[in-house]
Amino acid sequence: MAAALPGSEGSVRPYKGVPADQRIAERRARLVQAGLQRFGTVGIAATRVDDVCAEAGLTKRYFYESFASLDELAGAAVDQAIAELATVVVPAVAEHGWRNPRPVFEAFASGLLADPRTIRLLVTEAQHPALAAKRQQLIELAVDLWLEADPLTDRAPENLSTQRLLAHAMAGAAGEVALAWANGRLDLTLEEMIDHLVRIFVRITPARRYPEPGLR
Amino acid sequence: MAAALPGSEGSVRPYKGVPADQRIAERRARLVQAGLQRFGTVGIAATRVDDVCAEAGLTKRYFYESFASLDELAGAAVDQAIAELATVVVPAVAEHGWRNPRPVFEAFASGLLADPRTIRLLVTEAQHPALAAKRQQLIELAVDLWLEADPLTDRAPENLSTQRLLAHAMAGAAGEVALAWANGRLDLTLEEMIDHLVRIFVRITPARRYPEPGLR
DNA sequence: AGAATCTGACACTGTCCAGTGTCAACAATT
DNA sequence: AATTGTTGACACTGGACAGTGTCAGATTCT
Repeated sequence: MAAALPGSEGSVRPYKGVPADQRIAERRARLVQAGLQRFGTVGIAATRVDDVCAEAGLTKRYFYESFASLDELAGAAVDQAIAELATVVVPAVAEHGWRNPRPVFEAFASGLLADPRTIRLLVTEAQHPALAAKRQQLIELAVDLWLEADPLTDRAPENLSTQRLLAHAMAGAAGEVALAWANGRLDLTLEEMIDHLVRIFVRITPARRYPEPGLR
Repeated sequence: MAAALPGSEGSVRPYKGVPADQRIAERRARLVQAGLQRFGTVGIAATRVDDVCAEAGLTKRYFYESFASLDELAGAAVDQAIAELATVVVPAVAEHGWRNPRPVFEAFASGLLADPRTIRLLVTEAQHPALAAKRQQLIELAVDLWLEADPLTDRAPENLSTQRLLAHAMAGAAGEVALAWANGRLDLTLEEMIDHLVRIFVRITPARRYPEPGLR
């Protein structure tokens, strides 16, 4: 009855009380966490498989149990970071829309700016060739979030190209500011930074969506 | 009289009519050019010493004649790109100041946007660990250019932190937009893009510096 | 012409590291 | 208690590539 050979990927039995799939999932989670740590500090290029394993307190065997390569782990780490960010930002947009962008940027800040490692992962490291697609996906998510939400707004989208350009501009601005902040090159509190990002957003965004008066 | 040993770095004699230092300089220039080509397309991480040499039509020997490592070549390539950009942008700022930003952005566009490889080199690849300092230097150059020029402007710089944040935001926006454009994700002409960047700049920038009327 | 140097092609060595295999101790199942 | 799956430590192999060395042919100088 097909005894599991040494090499075969069979993990079936409970061990120390925990069922197999849960053990695997836990190990995978630890690796992703370790990846976030290394990628977000020394960067992907300077990270070795053994580094991640040491960080996670596991051995290579379990690395290859869940991932085929470092790039794949990096992808998983980015996916997780994006998912977490979306978890807080999407509801904020749904609830407040873009007429009142401050809560949205507060959500953005709590999800991203709170952890410098995440910032570096999503802004800097996501430029890594194997992750370019995910970076793109993140920006497209921002575009969609902006364009699709709040469809009853009195905005005439001029043309779509312009909207897309503005989304890229805003994403680039927010990313670069966040990065500079994470690297300690901006002497501002988180609150001040949010204020500035909101203001930038309001100013960049096509004018007539906002009554204009309140803006300084 | 100290005959040059095989390994010694002596190059003194003319060859094919060209003096030694000029030959060296030419080879170096070809390597930098080859570096720009590779770094700007496949990226630094995916580039090998032999790749650059093949691209330049030289052999390793001459690579190590001018550079100690790939990172050093990358640094030289970035330096050159920054220098070329500064060559066109700085005079434009000096001549027109920031009250009339369009010529400045046109200069920026002709120096950077004209070549997708340069965009990728300065926006994406400059995130490479060994190049982070130069990337920072580029942004600081933008900050200085903005703050120091046109000192008689009627602007009260609120506080310096804010100015720096805005400079980062503008740099990030311009970089991201340029990158998206270089990768064919923005369906706009160069002119249209310049228009948008100018408008973004004007809107981001503290309000009272611009009379406001002409804007849309 | 003969000596010295420059050039390009390519061989060679050493290092780093991904990916796989081995083994002994341990835990669950029968 | 015996068997089988599980774990961690570590050895092992092979490939890629940086950096250096060798050599033959071409060019310049005396």
